[in-house]
Amino acid sequence: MPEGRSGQGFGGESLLFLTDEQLRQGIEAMFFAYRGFTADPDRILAEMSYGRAHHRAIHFINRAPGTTVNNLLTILGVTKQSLNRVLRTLISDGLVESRVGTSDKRERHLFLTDKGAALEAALSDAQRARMRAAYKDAGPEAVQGFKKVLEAMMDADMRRAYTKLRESGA
Amino acid sequence: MPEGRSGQGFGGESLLFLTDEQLRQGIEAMFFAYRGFTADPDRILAEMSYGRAHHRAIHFINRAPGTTVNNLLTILGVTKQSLNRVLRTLISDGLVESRVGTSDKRERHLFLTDKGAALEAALSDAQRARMRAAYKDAGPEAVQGFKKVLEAMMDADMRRAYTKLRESGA
DNA sequence: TTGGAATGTCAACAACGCTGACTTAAACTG
DNA sequence: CAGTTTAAGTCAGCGTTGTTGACATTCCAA
Repeated sequence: MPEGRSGQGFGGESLLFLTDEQLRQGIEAMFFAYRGFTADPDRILAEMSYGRAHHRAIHFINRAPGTTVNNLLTILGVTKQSLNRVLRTLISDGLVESRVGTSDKRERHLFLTDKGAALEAALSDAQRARMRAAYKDAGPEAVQGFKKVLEAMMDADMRRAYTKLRESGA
Repeated sequence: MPEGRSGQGFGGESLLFLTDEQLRQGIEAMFFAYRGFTADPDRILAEMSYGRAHHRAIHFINRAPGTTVNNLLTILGVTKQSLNRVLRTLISDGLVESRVGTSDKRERHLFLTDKGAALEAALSDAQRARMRAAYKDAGPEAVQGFKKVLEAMMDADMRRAYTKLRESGA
């Protein structure tokens, strides 16, 4: 119904898609989708009494191996105290290794151990499976739009971080 | 670059858009975008020592006035104890009214007071402004795709809840 | 009238944000 | 070289929001 309405030929497309009702639908879609987005990793994490914060740290360490604590802090958008609590458990559980910097010895460079990489893979597989199914359902064109809107929704500095990661990953 | 790659003429579109790299980008986009999505209401809420849980309760009570506690529980996906704590503060602060059901007196029907509706409007305005800007940036076709992917990402029961809300709202 | 459903409450706990204060070590700077 | 800044870590305390478990109340329905 909303799709049929806005794609027709009477020029209503650019007028109708910004109604409060359309925006509210987008807000609720984000809310419900994010629940699905985190549901599968959450189940895995719960078994080992880890939480989302651990997942995020593991994800971005895997993403940028050797990253410093300060880098990670910026990307995650939390305080060092909050991150430190998570990192401490990950290091003492043998999932993350912290190496003193070579050029600047104040810095600690973070790496996943084999054990850490294994958990990362498990979490990642679960989350990707859901993503893959959603992408498949929606189709390639929808995926383009999905990313475009999400990118536009980010704060400017997070968009920069996201773009930077994206470039380094391809 | 990722857009150019997948939209070309050599039939790679349906093969390439499901690479792990593409999926990972989607995952990170969700993470960063959700931060932006909640940032503006969070700022308002912080001023009055409320949190996201209060926002969510207010949103869905506004969305479906007279809803029961059990309904709200299902939609929000939390325990009654967790919701109750939030509802108690909202009721005692005079933002939400709880009326005993007429046909079934065990049920409580929830409504926003004028004061509650005012806060809802403030939060909603902030969140819609960001959504509107993102929609405008991305364009109507992208918005179609955005919603399509999000919907596919939800758990089945949440998709049902979402669709139901969507129908009642238009 | 008895069982079960809906609601609410109390207590305890955990995850994960936050602020503030402080230390250590290294690097930079005048 | 002395003083400042920076990176990281730590301790203490607090708030929100989620969880379980136990229990009381109210009321519908078989």
